[in-house]
Amino acid sequence: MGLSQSIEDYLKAIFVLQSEGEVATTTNIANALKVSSASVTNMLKRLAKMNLLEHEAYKGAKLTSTGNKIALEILRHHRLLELYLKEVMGYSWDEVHDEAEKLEHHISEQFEERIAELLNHPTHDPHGDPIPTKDGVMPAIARLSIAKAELNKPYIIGRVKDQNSELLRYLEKIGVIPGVKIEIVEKTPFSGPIKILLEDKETQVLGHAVASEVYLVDT
Amino acid sequence: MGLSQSIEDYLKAIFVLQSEGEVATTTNIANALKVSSASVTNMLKRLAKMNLLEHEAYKGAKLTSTGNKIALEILRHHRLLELYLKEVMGYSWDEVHDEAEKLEHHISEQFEERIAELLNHPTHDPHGDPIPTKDGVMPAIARLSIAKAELNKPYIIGRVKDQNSELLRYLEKIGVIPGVKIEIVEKTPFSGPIKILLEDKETQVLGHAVASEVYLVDT
DNA sequence: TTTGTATTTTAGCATTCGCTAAAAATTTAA
DNA sequence: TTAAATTTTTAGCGAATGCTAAAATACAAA
Repeated sequence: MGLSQSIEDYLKAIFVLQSEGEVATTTNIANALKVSSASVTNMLKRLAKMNLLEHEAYKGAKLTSTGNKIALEILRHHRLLELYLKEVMGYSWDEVHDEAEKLEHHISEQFEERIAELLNHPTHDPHGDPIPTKDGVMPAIARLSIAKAELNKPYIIGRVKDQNSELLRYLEKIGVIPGVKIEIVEKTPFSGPIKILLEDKETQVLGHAVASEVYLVDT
Repeated sequence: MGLSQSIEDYLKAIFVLQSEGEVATTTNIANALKVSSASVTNMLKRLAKMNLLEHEAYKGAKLTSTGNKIALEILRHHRLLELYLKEVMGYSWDEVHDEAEKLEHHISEQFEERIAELLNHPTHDPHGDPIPTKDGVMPAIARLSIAKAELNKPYIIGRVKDQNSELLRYLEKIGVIPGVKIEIVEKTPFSGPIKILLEDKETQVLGHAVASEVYLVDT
């Protein structure tokens, strides 16, 4: 009764696109999965037939509640695994994504429950991404990027994008880690660099691209 | 460069057959993998073409040294995982096999090394099966079954067959666990029951089928 | 040594999941 | 509003991996 890895990857990708406010078009999905758009069209048909999503030709896909539930389950696996790898197995936060990406499809319910227990039912992974609960409730996600945050207001770093190991290593080095207090000191126009002040640290200057991948929450 | 799960399963099955002294014939492999013999013939051709084994039609398969190495790697994954699941994650020994069976194909080198370290580079899994070393050396395996062991001689339980959860739960209940001292007190002819004496316990009577799945080593 | 049985292989087919190239539909822009 | 550009779908193909049924081979027994 298990779904293929491929199917799970599609559902997850579509979920993530939707939750970023984007429409899950053929091209979007193809880019996310690094697959041709023809392949996506094909798969969307199959998934629609399986009632995991609705697909109107040329209009993109929307997950059904079943599809949604499965996507959340995979995401839960992924994020629990990331945290487990970091906290229990001593991985660094730039290494956890790739390992979790493979394992998320192959652990049992029992394994999932076990690591959730060992980690004390955590709500967020090492990058600040929220971990859906067992019954499919997604905790709030930090959406306010540094680039868009207000000047001279106290925030806490809530989340950083987890895809790029290089970036993660850099952010860790300069102390940009979820949970840390932060204030935006200065912005420059035309998407220029942004000066920030971290707790107990001197100021740092971030490029706009970096600043767009770090998200804050109110204190 | 990764091999498919299917290929890894074939190599592992062939390795296990060979190490049990059996010839890896089409039928043997088909039974081990619960797959039709036609499918096996097919796969053997592919694997031969990949230089993972030699296959003479109608004569069975022999792993090449490359094939052997891969089989050992998978077996190492499997057995390390079994032990990890039991020791670190609190699985019972009848639960570990199935979970390990899936995960063995999907963990990275790093993961393998990490659990080996956390477990202090163990040599045997919870069922007493030897764990191949990283460079492909297989520790000795207990081959003397209770059914064939001598009377009134001190042994230690070295290994139990790990396939049958029912059996494992039963064995654990009566105290037949690797590491435990044991003596054969009485055998009955025609494959009848066997009376054993465990350390600190009263005697137990085992059916012949059970006695054939428990293996001993000298003290 | 022939014949019956068991094993193995061959042939042909199905599914999953990717691809490319061409056609169709949609969107954008002149 | 029509032409150009972009996106999506269709058509057809290919590898991996399974299957069944039929043919070939090997083994065992009479």
